[in-house]
Amino acid sequence: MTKKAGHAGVKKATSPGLRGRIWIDGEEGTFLGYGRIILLERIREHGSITRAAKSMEMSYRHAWELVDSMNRQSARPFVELATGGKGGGGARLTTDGEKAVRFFWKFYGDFQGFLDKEKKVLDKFMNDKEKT
Amino acid sequence: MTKKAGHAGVKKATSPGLRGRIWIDGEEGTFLGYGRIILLERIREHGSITRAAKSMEMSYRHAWELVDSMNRQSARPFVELATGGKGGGGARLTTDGEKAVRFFWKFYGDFQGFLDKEKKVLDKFMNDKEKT
DNA sequence: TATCGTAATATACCAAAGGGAATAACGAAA
DNA sequence: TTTCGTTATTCCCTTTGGTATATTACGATA
Repeated sequence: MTKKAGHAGVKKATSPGLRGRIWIDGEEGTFLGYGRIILLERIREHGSITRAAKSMEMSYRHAWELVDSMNRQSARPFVELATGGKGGGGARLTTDGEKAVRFFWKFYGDFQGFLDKEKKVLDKFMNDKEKT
Repeated sequence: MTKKAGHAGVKKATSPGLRGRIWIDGEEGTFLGYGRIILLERIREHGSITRAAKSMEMSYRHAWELVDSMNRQSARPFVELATGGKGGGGARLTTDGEKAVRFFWKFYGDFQGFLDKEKKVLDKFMNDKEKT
């Protein structure tokens, strides 16, 4: 049995390791998180929720709900939706959406740095314990 | 309807805020996390899994599983269990358990500091966005 | 006006996690 | 040897988050 990762991109380690998740809360709960950011990037890449969802093995329904949630919680939408028209419509990342993506990755990078730093403390702690 | 907090101690904020969870992974997945640490403290306080679980509105079954998981994943058990005997038995935090608790709170405190620091970056970002 | 692939929405279904309750096992002390 | 409250274990139920599927709405373009 292959153990399924609990959350997008978060894999299991072989031995004691520091893990964490970070996100930004809005009025309705989660506003921005790792999975949502990936989704935004896929939308930018594919131009539609349908294909973006497919590309990351997410159901369209779930993807649409995430996009809707982000659009509702941000002052201006992150994703511009078009229904009907050429190609049946589509989805486009707005400049606000772009900014959100960039901001989150900065945040995320800082967090990874934090974890790396703390990892050393953990290793030291584990050594001390062994010696007891 | 009152929205239930997603996880122990993690409350909802009124406006955009940074949130996160950290934990330590072991061979079987989660090894140490916020809820497990609270549980260890309650066990130290009450001397039994039963009363510890009750004190934090957790089912005995769940609490036992968490304790068992921690004991299996640590070189030496964090909780010493006694079945039968005076008072029917009980649970006692070992010195390794004590150390784990202290270590986690240090880790946790650092993380809170990290979030506070990043919060300022977020606020700045939000202002910039408004001005656009 | 007919077409096309998408957004938008509703319904049914599924699986995992956890809760609750019931019961057996246990062993020191009276 | 009986008692006692706990650990240990099992079974069933509910909840929950998500998938799968089906249907409707849409509107630029040919």
